[in-house]
Amino acid sequence: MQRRLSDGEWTVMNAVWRGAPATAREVLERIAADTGWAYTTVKTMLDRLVAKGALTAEKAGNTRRYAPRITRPEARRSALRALLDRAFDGTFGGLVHHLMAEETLSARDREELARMLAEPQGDGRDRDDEGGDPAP
Amino acid sequence: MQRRLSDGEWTVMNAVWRGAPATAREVLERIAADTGWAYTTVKTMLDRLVAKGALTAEKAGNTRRYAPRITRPEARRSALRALLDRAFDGTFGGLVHHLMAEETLSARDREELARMLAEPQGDGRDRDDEGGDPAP
DNA sequence: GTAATACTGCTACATCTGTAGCAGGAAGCG
DNA sequence: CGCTTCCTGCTACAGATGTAGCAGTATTAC
Repeated sequence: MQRRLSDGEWTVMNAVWRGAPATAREVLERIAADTGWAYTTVKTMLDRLVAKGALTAEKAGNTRRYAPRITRPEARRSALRALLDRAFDGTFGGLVHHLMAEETLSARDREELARMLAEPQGDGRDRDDEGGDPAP
Repeated sequence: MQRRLSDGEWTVMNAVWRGAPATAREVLERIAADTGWAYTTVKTMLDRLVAKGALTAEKAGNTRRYAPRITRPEARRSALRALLDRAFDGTFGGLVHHLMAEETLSARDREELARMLAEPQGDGRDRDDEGGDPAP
């Protein structure tokens, strides 16, 4: 089904991607400072994410360990696509134009973009930070 | 108050930006093909957008004419910022990196980006498509 | 002027989201 | 072994969103 991730769900997913599998408590610890959420709130998010197919949950004793079923780049692609559709006429062009005219990029960003443009071609997929390590 | 725009609201705002002020019916006509919405659905969106402060509504006879109170670039900035926060660690760098590694830009986009990079500096704001013309 | 239309101001209602609480079983502490 | 903790599986509930319908009033076409 893979519906879109809500803001809160992104928060939790980001925490899980930072190191998976992770328990609810671990996730809470990672985001507590930023969100101030109650343990049960995190649990609800995790449950919903499992229901959405974004995470898997496996029992270890009486505790569940959650791991991503979708990679961060995948989720990012979807989110970016959704943004383009809703706000930039569905094309990268609109975003690029906006970046040019309305946003101020840092020197470092410019450098990276320049490097990208210099590279042979949009050689398509590349790797990025994937989910966490798969067991020691 | 300026809360974030929902998907449906973006659809309506995009239609209004295409030519303002616009009546509910005009908006409906512009988006009917894409959305298949009922007239009253558009009306609800417009009302909510006025409540959110994203549009103004002025009576002309017994009909209301809606006009944007926020520019498209402004809305885009907010939306982009929200996406960066939720999915790209809050920085352009994350997005740039993603674009480099995961997305394939068209030659035209590359060209535009290259031009942007070549330009003197992030000279800040520039114009873009603003709201519609403000009465003849 | 009437009848047919169009527009407006409410209301409605199922979902999805944010944000938990509670009860009951499993585990660890002494 | 009990008591204290911790985790889990439900349930809750208000506000946001998607998607309209309805009734009443203003306009328009005859």
